[in-house]
Amino acid sequence: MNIQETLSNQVKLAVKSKYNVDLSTVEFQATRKEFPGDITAVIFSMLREVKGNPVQIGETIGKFLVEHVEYVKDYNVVKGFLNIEIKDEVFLNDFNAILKDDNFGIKSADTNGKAVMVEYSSPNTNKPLHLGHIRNILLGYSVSEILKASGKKVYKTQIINDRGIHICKSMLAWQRFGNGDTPETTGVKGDKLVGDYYVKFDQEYKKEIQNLIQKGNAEEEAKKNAPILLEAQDMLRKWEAGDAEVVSLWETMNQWVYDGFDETYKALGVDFDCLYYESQTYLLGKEFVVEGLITGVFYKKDDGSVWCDLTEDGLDEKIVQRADGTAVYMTQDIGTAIQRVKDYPDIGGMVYTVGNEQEYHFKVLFLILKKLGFEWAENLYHLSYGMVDLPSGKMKSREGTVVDADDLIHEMEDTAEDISKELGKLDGYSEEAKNELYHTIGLGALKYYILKVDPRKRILFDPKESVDFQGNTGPFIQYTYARIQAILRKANFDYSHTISDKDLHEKEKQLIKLVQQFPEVVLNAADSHSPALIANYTYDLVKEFNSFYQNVSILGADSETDKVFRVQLSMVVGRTIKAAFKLLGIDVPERM
RNA sequence: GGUCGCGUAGCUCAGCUGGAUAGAGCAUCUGCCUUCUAAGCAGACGGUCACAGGUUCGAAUCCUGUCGCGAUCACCA
Repeated sequence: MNIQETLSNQVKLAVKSKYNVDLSTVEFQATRKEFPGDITAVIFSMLREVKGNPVQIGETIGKFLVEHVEYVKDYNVVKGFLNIEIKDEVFLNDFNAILKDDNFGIKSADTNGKAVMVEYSSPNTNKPLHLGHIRNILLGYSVSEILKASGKKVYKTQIINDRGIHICKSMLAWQRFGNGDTPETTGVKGDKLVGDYYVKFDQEYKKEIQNLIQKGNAEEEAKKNAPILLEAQDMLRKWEAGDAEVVSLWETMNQWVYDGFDETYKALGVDFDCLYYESQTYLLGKEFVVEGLITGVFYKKDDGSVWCDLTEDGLDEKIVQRADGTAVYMTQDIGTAIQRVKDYPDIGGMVYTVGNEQEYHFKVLFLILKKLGFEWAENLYHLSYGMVDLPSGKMKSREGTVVDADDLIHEMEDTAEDISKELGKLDGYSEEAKNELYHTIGLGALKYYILKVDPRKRILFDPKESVDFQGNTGPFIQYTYARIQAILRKANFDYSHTISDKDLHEKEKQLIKLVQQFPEVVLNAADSHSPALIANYTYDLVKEFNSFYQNVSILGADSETDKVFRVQLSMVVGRTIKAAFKLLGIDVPERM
């Protein structure tokens, strides 16, 4: 039984014996810093059941607790708040248990339980990844790690949008203007090369439209009938028919893109357990349209198109198959979801990391899957996040206003290098080790910057004002970790024995309290699918540690007991920082 | 227009399952490196928590309305 439960029971006993009232619940909160005490019982909330003056009631309960609960040291009452002081030994005991647990706060996967599949990234194969993808990727990866730490088995996946008119546009432009260029011959990263031809297509398309308009066509007509567009559409038809030449080019160019993506994923330190390609899933789902028609979930209109009526659920009617029998996005997503559970039968739920512009789509998708009767459909979650906007507004790839993922990563590394050189603390590091460190710090800054914000909120990213390396930032937290490691390196004495009797310094107690919260923070973050909770917790912990570090001597402590305990405490804090940052996908350095 | 989300310090964000005097960082200003890494610490300055009502012992937090911003409401994905 933990402290709060014990106290809760004892408060109830006190109220029962002094006021003869059976209290239903007792509300606790952390005691505010300006008052002495560790945990506070809120008397106000009892007033409905216990009549009287809150201060008197608080006094009465406080007195009872000191007499009846061994580890209650003292109490004080402020207005309707009963602040309870807990003896140091309780914190020490708790700390010693944490010290022994190398994986404190991190649950191991429940192999018998249901797994959850997390989808993230899911790019189109016609252009490089940009800052918007970065938010998606970091969120999806981090939520996967957090879910794992909460005891779930997780499959990370993405669905790659590798087919359709967009990739045909790049292919066509390459055929016309590419002169046989490849990533090898040009030295251009594959996804960039393909992206360049996508832009080229658009330029050419616009020229042709202007041409047609000058010849007297209406703008709408011109947009529809530009020869290059018609040719791209023709290419798509050839692709769908399995035309060998088109398919071969498609495979080649997509491979260039995948090689490019892999480089970016590697730089970001993320990975996937399995991949799905639209070219393989876009036909899926149609058999369930048939099934849905039989069970009455769907109905057919006169023109042959199939619909799902969701008006009773407060939504609209939604098409699930075109009149010509082809699949729409929804059909495909239905099929893919079902296919995934076929592939991984232990899946009990899924998380889709997709921008908030698709909220309606997922609402509908989940509802349809429920109506089709899949039990796992009860556990589908759209991890919806806000867009990343620039000061100039939305990022538009065709207008060249995107912040390229690779460029951004390099800029972050360069900034980390500049600052490191300025501070000059890396004597004795090889060039290779230095570069690795710049990568760790640069990525730490970027990832923390993105993940500390509530996923729902949109992020305004100003490229001119670079991401901070001071204050509430990734590098600050990494720096604190490195400081702790320096202490551990210098602690050349045996600090393995248990300290069970010692007066705690206020800063020591605060740190223990924060460390104690870690497991709960992890579970909260998992429940709410929010890496931001982990980020903010880590920042609080680190801020408290730095205050401790700068105000209390660790290796120079007065007594042997304090010295040993403080090294142990530093070690546990360091371990917690590392574990928390792992959940955000951020590495920590030994030195910086 | 309907639906959903957001609106907290000059800027970027916490706090939102109701609790004490609304917290951090950046920016500005003051101190602190002959003692464990100053990417740090200690402090100052900075707020009609968009606005108006309501619920209650108590509201940034819950409810209603208004305003502002964004998303969405395709036989696109």
